[in-house]
Amino acid sequence: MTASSRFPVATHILVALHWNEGTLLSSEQLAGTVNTNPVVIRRVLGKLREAGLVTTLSGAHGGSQLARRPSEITLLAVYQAVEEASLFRFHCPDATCALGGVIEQTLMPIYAQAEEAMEHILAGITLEQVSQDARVRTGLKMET
Amino acid sequence: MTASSRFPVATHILVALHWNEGTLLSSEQLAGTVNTNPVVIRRVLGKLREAGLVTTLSGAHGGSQLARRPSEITLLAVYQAVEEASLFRFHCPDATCALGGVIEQTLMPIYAQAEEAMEHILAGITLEQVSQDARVRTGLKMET
DNA sequence: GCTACCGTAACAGGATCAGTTACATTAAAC
DNA sequence: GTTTAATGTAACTGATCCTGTTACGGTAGC
Repeated sequence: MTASSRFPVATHILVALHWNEGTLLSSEQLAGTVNTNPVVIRRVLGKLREAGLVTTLSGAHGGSQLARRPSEITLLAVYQAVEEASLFRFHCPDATCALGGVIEQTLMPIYAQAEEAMEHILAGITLEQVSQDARVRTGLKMET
Repeated sequence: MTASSRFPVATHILVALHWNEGTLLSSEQLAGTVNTNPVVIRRVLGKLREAGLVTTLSGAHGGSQLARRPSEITLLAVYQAVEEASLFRFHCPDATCALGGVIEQTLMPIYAQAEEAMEHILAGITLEQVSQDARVRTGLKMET
């Protein structure tokens, strides 16, 4: 099971935008803290924009900012914005076999239930909480 | 997020073994109902064997059978037997940046919690239940 | 010893992803 | 109006993972 790193990158971007509320961050600036290429950032920003989580201004001195309050953005919204595929996959059994003909229907609701449990956790965490937790951790780090 | 199909294949295999309790199924027979190559089956069987879920006899007329009672095999055990990687991945942020230095520690427990919620569902479902559900579905299918 | 299995290595093809370069477009600043 | 600094997007590469396949040595019943 190989996940992409889009979800953590997207979360990182959103926290960075929150920490710099009131200013526009360019994809180059974001690429700095995320430690990747500006194009990678723009690709993720594109998905976040489609999902209505950020807005972007083109042209010189453009950049992105949050489109909603951090308390109104759940990690589930972030997750669904950037990860399209389902958590589980199916194989293609022999439908003429008794078991092969029904195994998919048996597994489907189980997968849905497992996926929903995972998403329920993400739905209960807001960007504001993540942002606050990260801020606390930077403070702790300073003291050492 | 691209999952492998090993988990559904493994589940399919185990149900097939249960439905044929008392006999040994060869990788070729299993490949039939799963609709894939015997080598693919043997690879998955290898992981299930390492996890203590099946036993295999080599040589002529050999094959595999369940190593435990179906009521003692949870889907979580199956999942963990064949899917090694974690559900989520991390990126590699710029550690010299304030946010980049802490984002991973912030996200880690969240990911762990989400993953655990998913696994908790799988832990609550046994092979016996899956097997029974599939059997009921074949019966329903017969009637139509 | 033959036969029918197994385990495993090796390779090819496909998919996805991250990173990169390039280029046309856009809008503020001057 | 030109310059400038951003954007979005296409295209390509290299890496990784997965599935399918062939091949071959090992094993155990008959």
